[in-house]
Amino acid sequence: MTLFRLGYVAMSVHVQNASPSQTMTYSRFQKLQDREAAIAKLERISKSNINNTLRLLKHNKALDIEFFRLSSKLVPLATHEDLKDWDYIHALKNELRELGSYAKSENMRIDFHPDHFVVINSPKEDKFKASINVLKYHYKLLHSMGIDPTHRCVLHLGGSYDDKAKSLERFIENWGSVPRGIQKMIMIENDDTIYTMDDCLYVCEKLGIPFIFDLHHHMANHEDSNWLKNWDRVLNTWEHSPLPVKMHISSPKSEAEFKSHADYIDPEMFLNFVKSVNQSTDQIDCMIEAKKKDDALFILRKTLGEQSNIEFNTEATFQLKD
DNA sequence: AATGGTCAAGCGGCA
DNA sequence: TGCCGCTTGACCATT
Repeated sequence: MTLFRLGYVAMSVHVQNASPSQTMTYSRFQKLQDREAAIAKLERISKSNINNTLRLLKHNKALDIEFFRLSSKLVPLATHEDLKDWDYIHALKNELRELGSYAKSENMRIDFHPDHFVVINSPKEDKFKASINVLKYHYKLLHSMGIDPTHRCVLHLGGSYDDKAKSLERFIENWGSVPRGIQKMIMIENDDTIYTMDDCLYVCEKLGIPFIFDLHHHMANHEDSNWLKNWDRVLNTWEHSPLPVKMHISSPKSEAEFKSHADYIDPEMFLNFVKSVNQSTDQIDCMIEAKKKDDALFILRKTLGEQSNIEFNTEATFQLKD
């Protein structure tokens, strides 16, 4: 029996005034005369972001949602080179600890997806170093939350730089320069333009990295549309992870804007997926990536709940009946 | 109060 | 070589 668990990304359309991504741009920061006051403001924004994230987790708890992606923008300018002297971890340690403790006490799976400016396979050393710097920020947040950082950060393989094969190999080369603690934190996901499921599996198997299969990206970018033949390989990349298999679910906005995320999830597409992988493993965590965030999760849950062959254990976990 | 422009990042396409 | 679009939510200035 396979248990399917639904989660969603970073913010809620139902909980008002709960942004976890409030920010201050560097140009704004620079314009403030009093640097100390500017940093104090950054700390106020960060605390608000962390507290809003805690509010979202409590909202999730009330709806039995135990799977959630945290915003990578919790601490504005944390990775900016002009703020290297800012000990934001010290300033935010109580808030971070409270957030992590709550997630742990409620058995919630939380993780990050740093945006595409983190490029491990960059041929430019400064870009690589900046990427490691951003990953260290994520590591410090997790550590300060008291969360085991293992397999908590989703990344793509990176750019093609006019030579995809060479750039794929460069990921493997550069991986050797990634600190071990950071390596353990990473999962790899297929993207919608360059690196396919096959490319990612090749790298993940070679380096022992869990692979996150994104079905929508696969439809937009593949060598062979038949992903199911690779499914055992996908599962195997999770063999040594303390966490269940994870994947991403989204639907195309339209035929013309195929790669953009739709507001909601196509239930038929999702159900077909579920049927295809049912019984293959104990649990699959499905991250719902839709414009309507948690509302897309609710609507999907409602539609699936009307199916006679689906049984919901909680509001956000279900299994397929025989 | 609603709007349109700006911000930040790295890559990729185009001239 | 260099400019612009991509993407995202937030925020700022203008109306």
